[in-house]
Amino acid sequence: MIYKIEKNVIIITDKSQFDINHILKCGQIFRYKIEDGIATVFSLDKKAVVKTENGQTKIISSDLEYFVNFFDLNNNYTNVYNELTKFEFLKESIIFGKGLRILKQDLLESMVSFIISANNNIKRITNSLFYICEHLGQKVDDYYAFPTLKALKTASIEFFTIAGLGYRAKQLYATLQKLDANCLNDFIKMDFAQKQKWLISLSGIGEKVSDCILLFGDNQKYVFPVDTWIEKVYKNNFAQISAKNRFEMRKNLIKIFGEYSGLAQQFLFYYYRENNKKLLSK
DNA sequence: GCCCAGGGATGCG
DNA sequence: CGCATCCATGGG
Repeated sequence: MIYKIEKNVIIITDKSQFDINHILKCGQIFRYKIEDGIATVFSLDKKAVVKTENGQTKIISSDLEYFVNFFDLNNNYTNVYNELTKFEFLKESIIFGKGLRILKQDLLESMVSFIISANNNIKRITNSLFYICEHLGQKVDDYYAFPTLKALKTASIEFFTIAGLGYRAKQLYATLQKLDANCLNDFIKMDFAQKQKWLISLSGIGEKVSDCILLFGDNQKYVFPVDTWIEKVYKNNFAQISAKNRFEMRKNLIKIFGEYSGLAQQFLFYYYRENNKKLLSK
C-alpha cells in the first residue's frame, strides 16, 4: 500500500511512487493547474487539490475513492520500475520522470481530449477543453465539470470552432453524434482488437489517438502512441531497426517493451519533449 | 513569412 | 495497398 487516508486526506510519503508534477506535466492530461506549487486536477465533475510539503503529498477531494482509482493508488509501481530499468535506453527518462504514473481517466473525456490533440499543441488543447467545460459543463463550486455526453451532443460544429478546434470541430461533432450510453457500455466488454477497430472507425481517431485513448482512458498496456516526438526519439535512437512509418515504429516499439509499452512511451515522451534541444537532432 | 504542434481523412496511382 | 496532400489555428 503506497498511501493512507487520514482525516479525509490521502497521504503519500514515497515520492518515487508519486510525483504530481511529473504525473500532470507528462502530457496524459490537460485539465489541471499548478499555482504556487499547489496542483489542482479536474476529471469528469471531480476536482482534487494536491499539495506536497516536506516530501509528503496530500490529496484533498470530496471524492477520495474516485481519486484513489484515478491515480491508480492501489497499484504499487516498485516492480514496474524494476522491470523498466532493465531497459538501458529508458534509464535517463526514468530518472528524470521518477514518480510518474499512468492515470485512469474517463473513456469519453479521453476520447474528446485526444481527438482535439491531433496535430495540435498542448496549450491550445488545454484552452479548448476548459472552454468546452465552461460552456457545456455544469458548474460545481468554483469550477466547471466535464460535460455529459448528452450536453456534448447538443453542441454545434460552430461551437467547437469557436472553442478553437479548427478542422477537428466537425470530426468531434461527427463522432459525438455516433456515441450513446450503450456503445460506451459495450466498449467495456470488447477485446483489445475490437476496441481498437471501433475507435479507429470514428471520425478524428486514427492509430495514434486510439492508442492514447486506450492507454489513458482504458488502462491498456500494449499500446505505443507514436506522435511527432516519439517519431523523433525513434529516428535518433532506433534507426537500426528499420521502420517506414509510424505504424511500423509502433509495432517495433511494442515488440521491444511488451507489457511496459504504455508506461515506457510516457516516460520517453515526457523526457524528450522537456529536453528536446539537447537530445534530438533529427 | 516560415515551421511546428501528442495526426487523420481523402484521393490518386 | 503506399503515398502525397490538405486540413485550422496560435505560437515561436
